[in-house]
Amino acid sequence: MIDEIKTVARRHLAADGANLSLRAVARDMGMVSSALYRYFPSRDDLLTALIIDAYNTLGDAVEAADGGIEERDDLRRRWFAVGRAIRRWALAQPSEYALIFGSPVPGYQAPRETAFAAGRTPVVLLRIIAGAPEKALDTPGPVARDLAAVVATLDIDISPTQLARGSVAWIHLFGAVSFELFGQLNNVIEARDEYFDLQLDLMADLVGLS
Amino acid sequence: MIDEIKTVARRHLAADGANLSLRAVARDMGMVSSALYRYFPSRDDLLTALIIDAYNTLGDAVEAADGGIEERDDLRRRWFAVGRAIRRWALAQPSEYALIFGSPVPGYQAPRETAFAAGRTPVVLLRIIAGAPEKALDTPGPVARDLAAVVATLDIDISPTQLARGSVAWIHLFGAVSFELFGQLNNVIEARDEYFDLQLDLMADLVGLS
DNA sequence: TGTACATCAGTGAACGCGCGTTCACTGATGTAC
DNA sequence: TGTACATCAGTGAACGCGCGTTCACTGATGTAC
Repeated sequence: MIDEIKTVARRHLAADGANLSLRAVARDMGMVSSALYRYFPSRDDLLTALIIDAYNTLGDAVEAADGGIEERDDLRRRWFAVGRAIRRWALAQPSEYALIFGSPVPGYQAPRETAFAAGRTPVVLLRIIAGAPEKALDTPGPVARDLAAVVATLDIDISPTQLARGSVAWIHLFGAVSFELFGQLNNVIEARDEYFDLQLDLMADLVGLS
Repeated sequence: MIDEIKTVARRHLAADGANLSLRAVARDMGMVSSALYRYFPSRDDLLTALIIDAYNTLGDAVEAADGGIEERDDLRRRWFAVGRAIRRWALAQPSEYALIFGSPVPGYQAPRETAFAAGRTPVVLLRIIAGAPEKALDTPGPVARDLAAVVATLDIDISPTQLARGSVAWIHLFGAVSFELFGQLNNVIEARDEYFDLQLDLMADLVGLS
């Protein structure tokens, strides 16, 4: 039942953006709006559930894509598989992507519980990058300290330099997907797949994957 | 009067995100909501005006930042000035940034008139990049064709390769600002200025600015 | 096998609020003669 | 200098719609004796 509500809610997200309406969801299910309160204490809790689900299905897709590459040492290939999987997932459920990576929903504050699910995708990326050869980077002190703190919380054997390059690549990846998804490529680039691959290539160079 | 409405509307954008309410704006101005219809035929027209203004104030800031660099040949310095100006502008008016670069407002379709204002910022970036030394890049055919079409519409003497690298750097720049602004850096990187500069540096390398 | 009771999913009305937009209007200001 | 008229910014009531949330309730299903 909870699953059915979430499915319908996801359909509404797709149609109306983040303006998710409990009443509309209930209507679609042939129920009265108050009935949903048996399953979710409030609209924000439904939103939170959807956010966590989104992070998790993205995480699933990304882990599957990485796991699907037999040659574990071919880091560049794994990078491409993961990058493409992220984009494919985003294009397939744009509103869920916007929910987790788009402009924040007004008045909604994501609770702590989302953090773990949110971390799954970056972790896969960083595991790949951890295998890259060291490539010098002049990281300013304060940034180095922030990154060192991040390394400490991760169960990955990654150098500060790798993490610096990796986090930047991850941000570029996010940028590339968002730019396309939020319509900024419209009337400019039509060969979207190829353009994205071109960017993946440049990012792979940036992190030093061979 | 129109300006006052827009000013108040901007304040509301800042508070409530893109859920701009005509009634709330009117209330704030001590007017009745219907009075606004003397100035804007509909809520969407007000939104369009705000979007165009946002593009233009960003464009102003960016052009001023670039123009402020005396040594026109120091392309890397100009790149930094412009990149920082974009970020500074975004941090100063986050909701206006979200309006033009964030997830699309549900049900709102930006009219054609926004295109010119939207182009001002990328144009400044590309003028800088046009001066960079040629740096080879293997651009797939379809992408090369899309980029060639873009060059044709611009009044800039820029090579396809420079444009390819430049557009990618612009997307990364957008990604870096959005990532920070949309809260993805929270609890991860605190040294935001330095981290952003680090990214500008890597982008400048990418486009081959010396 | 049959009765009494508890559980609980879903109802329907209501509260109090929001919104965009239309429309006939008031009343002050400015213009023309 | 004074009167008649036009302009037009802003009003207020209304239409028809939306929303999240509460609350007492119905009525079917399952359980215990």
